[in-house]
Amino acid sequence: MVAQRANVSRVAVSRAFNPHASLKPAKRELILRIAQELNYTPDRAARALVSGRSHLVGVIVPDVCSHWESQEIDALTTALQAEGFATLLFKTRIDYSMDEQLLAYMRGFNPDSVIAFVENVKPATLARFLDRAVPIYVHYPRSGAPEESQAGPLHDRLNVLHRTGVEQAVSLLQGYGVRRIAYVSGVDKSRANTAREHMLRVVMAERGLAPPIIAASDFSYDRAYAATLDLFRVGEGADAIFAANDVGAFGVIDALRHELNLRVPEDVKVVGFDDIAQSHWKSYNLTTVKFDLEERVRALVRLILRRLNNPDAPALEETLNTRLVVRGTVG
Amino acid sequence: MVAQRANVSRVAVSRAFNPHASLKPAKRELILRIAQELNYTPDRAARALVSGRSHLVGVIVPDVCSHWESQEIDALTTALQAEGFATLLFKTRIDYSMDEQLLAYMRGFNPDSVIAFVENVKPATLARFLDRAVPIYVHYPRSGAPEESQAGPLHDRLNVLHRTGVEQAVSLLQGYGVRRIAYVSGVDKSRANTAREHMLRVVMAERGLAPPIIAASDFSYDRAYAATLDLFRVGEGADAIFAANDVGAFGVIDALRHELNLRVPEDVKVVGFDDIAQSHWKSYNLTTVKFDLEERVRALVRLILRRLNNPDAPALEETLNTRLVVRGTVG
DNA sequence: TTGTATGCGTTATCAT
DNA sequence: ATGATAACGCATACAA
Repeated sequence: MVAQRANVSRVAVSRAFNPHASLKPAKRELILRIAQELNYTPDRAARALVSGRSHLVGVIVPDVCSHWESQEIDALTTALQAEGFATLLFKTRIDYSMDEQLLAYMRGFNPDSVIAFVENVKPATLARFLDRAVPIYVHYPRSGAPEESQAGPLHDRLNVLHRTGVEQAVSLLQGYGVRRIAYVSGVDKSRANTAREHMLRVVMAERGLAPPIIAASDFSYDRAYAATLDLFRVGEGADAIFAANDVGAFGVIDALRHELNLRVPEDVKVVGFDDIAQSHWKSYNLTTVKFDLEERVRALVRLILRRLNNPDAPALEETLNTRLVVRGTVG
Repeated sequence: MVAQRANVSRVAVSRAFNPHASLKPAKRELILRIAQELNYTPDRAARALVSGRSHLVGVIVPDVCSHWESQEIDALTTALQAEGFATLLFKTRIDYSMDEQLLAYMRGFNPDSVIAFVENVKPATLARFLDRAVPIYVHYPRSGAPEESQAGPLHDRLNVLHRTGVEQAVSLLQGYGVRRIAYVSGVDKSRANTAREHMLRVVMAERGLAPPIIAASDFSYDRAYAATLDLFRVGEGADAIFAANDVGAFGVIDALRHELNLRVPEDVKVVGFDDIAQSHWKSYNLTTVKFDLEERVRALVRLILRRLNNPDAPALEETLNTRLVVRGTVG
């Protein structure tokens, strides 16, 4: 800032960097040129102090290297960066809970918005720790259409509709004459897991199929692998297996092929959830219920920007659908 | 801050949150209790403005979902968080270059330190955009021992020694009578790639082996897959393949098994670099040159803290070694 | 130990 | 269109 004085006075510099401020074009150009020569950038901390906008978006995640999460963080960071925001990463414990200490810690950085890849934290808890920021919740409506918004602290919602993709998957399996379907679950109480299990149950019932056999797992490769062994060695086995996510499906496939000597898809068919980038790798080539990542990130960014442009708006919503991607593990 | 006035005066609150400030323990306790009740946290933006420390560590990465990167970011975030820092994520273009626009953008956030997962940016360029922050460079000494620090702008160094792991791998392969060894490369000019190729070349020469056949790739699954097909269909094939990273090795393995109908390890042996978490998955079960992630992150954090505690110190260094992890793709 | 005063770099308000 | 001044929330030097 001091450096600029060599040329003009002080607030002009501020205006030069704010496109909507009134300043003579020639002067603005001059200032920006000199700023570049001097490697000057406005200090965002100071700007945040007076404007109340940090241009920071907090992302809370239990495990950055989970495939889905890392891919979403990647796309999100790209999209946010294009809008002038930066991603602030926080790790919570692996058990999908959220401790208040972390929230207080994050609060100090004053994020403009917060996206939590964590499920069992109540809106009330989150709201208590966020002043201006309105949390975004991922919601899984049980029926086909979004439900009424309920009461409670203000929060925005991203609705993800599982029905379409699950219907397509069950229909496909049914076409192959599958009878016994198992579900290798995700983390027990997680919302994604319960939503997926519930939708599977509903769709199977509608189509006259017996309820799925539940094999408890936690979204990880290793536990899905072990759960599959149990299913066939201790339990009754299955003709087809839904895994709560793609990584779990990889564990299922490897257990079937490399430990149980069963063929996929001839002996057992496997369907995942997510459609992460690895799902097309030849060793798996997984048929899976796709959640479109790009679409999802765009929806999130829209929510953030709409909220920031209109802090007092009532609850905002965006809705996403799913669909089946057919590859080689069903057939 | 205003809220605290209900109880005591103003600066006492500031002191209460700075452990080394002098304040009567009882008063500090009282203030902290009330702060918690009122959900008060000191504003880091304001703190940064006066103290010159943002407690932000910038991480620049071309692709968050690369396996190694995501795992390193994960561990790094955990470690930094424990020290009171937060990870600020920036995405650069995928071509491993670094544009100055991004650097200027990042500079505005005033990170205390910057870790760049980007290779072809010169220290001089980086230094120009960082005021206080001293960049950390990952360096791959060509001999066994760290080299002399060269001149140029001040930067700290993390030395990674490839020799040990590569020697173990080549020795193992030689024991199996391997003759023709290929190297499926990483991104052409990247430092990690050239270091790995060079060390492989040196070690093989020392052991009387012909130079490796080079198959050009870019660290990705897909290009490694294609490069392997070329190697066997157009080129002369190989008895053993080094891939520049584990993900590339997965592509190599899948191409060999699923497209070329070759057995791994019976027909072709495969060795990767990194030892990412997926390398123990049964479909790959990869023998690989391990870079210990935890150790690496600890070294990085040490470098950051040492530099922050002593901003004017001369160039700092940490050194890491590698070793071979033997699994199922050599044997 | 504790309070008062000052300044960090920026934007907003009010003036010109 | 441009400049002066206050204010944002905090830490620090100094005084008490």
